[in-house]
Amino acid sequence: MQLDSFDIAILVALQHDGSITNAALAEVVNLSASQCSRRRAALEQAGVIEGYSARLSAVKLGFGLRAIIRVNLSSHGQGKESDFARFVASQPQIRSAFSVSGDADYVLDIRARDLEAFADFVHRHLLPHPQVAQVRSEIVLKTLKDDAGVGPL
Amino acid sequence: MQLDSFDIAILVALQHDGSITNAALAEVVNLSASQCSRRRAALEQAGVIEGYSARLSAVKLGFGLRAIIRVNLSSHGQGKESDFARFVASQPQIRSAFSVSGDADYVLDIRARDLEAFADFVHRHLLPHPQVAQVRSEIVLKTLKDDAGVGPL
DNA sequence: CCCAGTTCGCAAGCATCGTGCATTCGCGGG
DNA sequence: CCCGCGAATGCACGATGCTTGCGAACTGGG
Repeated sequence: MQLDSFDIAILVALQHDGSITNAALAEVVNLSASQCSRRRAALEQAGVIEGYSARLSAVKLGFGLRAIIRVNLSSHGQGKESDFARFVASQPQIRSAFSVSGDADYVLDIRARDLEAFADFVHRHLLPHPQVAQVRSEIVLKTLKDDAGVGPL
Repeated sequence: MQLDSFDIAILVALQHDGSITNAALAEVVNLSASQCSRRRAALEQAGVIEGYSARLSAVKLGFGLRAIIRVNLSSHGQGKESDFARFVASQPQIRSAFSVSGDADYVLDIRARDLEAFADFVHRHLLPHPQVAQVRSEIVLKTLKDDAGVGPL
């Protein structure tokens, strides 16, 4: 799918405010509301827009702590890694998980209520996992930026 | 604000699909549409729901590469760190940035078109920054999980 | 037992959405 | 230069979904 400048403007507006009305969108991008509606539908159909989400306040919901954890597995390169993937999927505290190249095997983005809950997670769930060999944590002190954005559109 | 199980259910549904209608929401949480509407409004008013965003496909928009970068600053603990914060804000390729405790000072979440664009960013923008002393990168090979979710609700 | 405060579902009025249709714009062939 | 075709656009209208007033139901305290 080929995107023109109107599409880009629509995407930028929508990723900033997903509940904007087509009429308001029309004013921003200088198009009629019906066209905005059609282009939105096309972008959703094409999979450029994967969906919409509510942004929830982590602090107000009692998740004050965030951490980035680098994990090294022991059974390196074995097919059993899907086991770790299942573990990741089963832990709701793991917000994101990436298999990475570098000196770590995985990078996890963790949420927890507080430092105690975080330590509990690491020592009671993560470290005891049979494949986990090493865990190195960085605890988030301050969030400078946390865009939902996808990149420099 | 005190949240009951209905509110939690609404939040879970909304963070999964922010464009769900109140009628559909009503079926999921076993409430009337009007109550869902009222509770949504209250949750937005209280700041529990910060807003809504469209989830865009990074791949379809040409941002195939993602990386986690740990950065160490040279002028450690000085007031001039706001300079680095301004740098972070000015770089659209930096999706998220956290000041962390651990052996690194900052952790960045980076998007780029490809490996070349990523290397260009690191060597032409990040490393030349006067305060940056050390940069260690982990390039994302595979995303196991990438919840917009805020934690185990 | 009664009353006040809160929460609930219903229904009506209203804003928003999305499709049909006629028009315009841009481009390539004659 | 003109014509014709297809894509894109704006308008209008029917349909859908939102929201607020209202009376009923529930709850806790006196």
